[in-house]
Amino acid sequence: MAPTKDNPTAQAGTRDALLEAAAEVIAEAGFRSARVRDICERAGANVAAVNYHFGDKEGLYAALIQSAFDQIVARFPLDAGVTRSSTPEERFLSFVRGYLQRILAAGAECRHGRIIMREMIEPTSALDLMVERVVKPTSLLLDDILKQLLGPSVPETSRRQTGLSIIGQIVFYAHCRPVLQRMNPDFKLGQGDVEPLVAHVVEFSLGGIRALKDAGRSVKRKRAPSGRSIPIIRRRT
Amino acid sequence: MAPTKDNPTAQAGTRDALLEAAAEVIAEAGFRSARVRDICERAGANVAAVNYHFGDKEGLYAALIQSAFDQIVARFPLDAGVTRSSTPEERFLSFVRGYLQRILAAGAECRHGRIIMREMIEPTSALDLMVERVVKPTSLLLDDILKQLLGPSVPETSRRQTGLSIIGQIVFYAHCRPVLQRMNPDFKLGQGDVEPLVAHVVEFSLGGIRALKDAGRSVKRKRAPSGRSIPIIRRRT
DNA sequence: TTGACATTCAAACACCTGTTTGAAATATCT
DNA sequence: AGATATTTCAAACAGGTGTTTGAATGTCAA
Repeated sequence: MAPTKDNPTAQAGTRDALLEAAAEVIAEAGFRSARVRDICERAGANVAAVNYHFGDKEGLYAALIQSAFDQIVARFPLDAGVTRSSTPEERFLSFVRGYLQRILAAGAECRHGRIIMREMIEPTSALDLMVERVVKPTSLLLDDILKQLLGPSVPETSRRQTGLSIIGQIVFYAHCRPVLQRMNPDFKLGQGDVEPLVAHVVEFSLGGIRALKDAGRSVKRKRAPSGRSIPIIRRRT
Repeated sequence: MAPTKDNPTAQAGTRDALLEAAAEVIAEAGFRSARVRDICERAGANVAAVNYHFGDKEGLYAALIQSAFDQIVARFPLDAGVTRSSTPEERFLSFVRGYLQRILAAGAECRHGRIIMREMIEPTSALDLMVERVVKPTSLLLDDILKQLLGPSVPETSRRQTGLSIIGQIVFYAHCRPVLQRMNPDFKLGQGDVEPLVAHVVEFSLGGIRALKDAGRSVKRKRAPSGRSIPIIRRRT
């Protein structure tokens, strides 16, 4: 029984080669800009191979992104080293580290993460699947951590915005990589040494969280104790 | 004297219409995905109009992005309402507000901002110009504000990362708009009401800045006074 | 009016890119 | 080995897209 197009378990060398090549090319150029001919050439296969094994270009992408979701969740969990007795700060640190590793891992390991990041910016038909499988779970986990860190005095709206502030800090390094490297070429991005970045994002964000928490408490009382409130300037028209 | 292709001051109706239409289409789809036929149709011009007035598609984009740089700097300055006597917090607030307005302004006003944001992610030949004209000045201004806010005890590396954390929070709303709107469709983005977002980003970031400042001071002494330092968990391999 | 120039237009062109095709090569099973 | 199914391949196809072309139209000064 030779492998069929619906039987990925068979020993299909070119099929796997196509997936690998597609991961490289698409991570670099994005789905739309990626050329089928480039993928096939890098895989050492004929131009018709994609359509034979996956139906069409979109089918190849579907298979690729499917495995990207699975692999990234397994390879870089967002709760690594977290137990029942972990503090919320420890949970938060693990979250930030896992997320940054997904994006900035060295070499081939970050391909899936970068493909997913691209999907955020330039959505394709896989967006719905990604939201369900990656974005929503991540968002729920972060919100759960923030509930612990912020406490009950901070309203849900502020907590959500805090989540966006944290995600924004992280994904920035993925999305704006071209500009970042042009601004400071000596800045090491993607060498796998994410720990300094992790430390900064965690420290900065915990400071922001503390400010919101203090402000939330001060609302329940009468005045803010010493935490500075935001200054008011006349608003632009 | 009729207008020539090198004389933009002449009363070229179709030329301006092309620029306006290009701003709409490119802000929506990006330079690469934008189709010349769509632009010409929306401008009520012939397909050959782009090549006649601007040489080629890239020439049109160059003219467009040039005016985008000028207009956005003039329309949404990052130091609005700031004087010599302004506090660093006021300067910071003005910076965040201006930047968010560039991205999330209502209707046609945010087109230029979104084109520039796209350039960050999907660079074209205009990237160098953008870095010089927009990114570097913005970066320098923010760094100057952060110097005041953080004080001399915080090292330059931390200050730079802080700048990235702030920019990341802001541009996140521009880059991930598709996912954001899918996650919570009731979240109003781009209606021009940026003030709640401004308040959050400022409050959160000032909290993070305070944490870094306290940590920096604690380095100069012996121990941190009460500010929590980042927890240490065993690092992932 | 006439000539010179700028502008518009429909049509065609040239190139890129995903896809299909039908035959050849290879593998698998009886 | 022979039969059958699977896979590969060069070539062509089909649609889209930026661009060019050459004629037609409009504009303005001499």
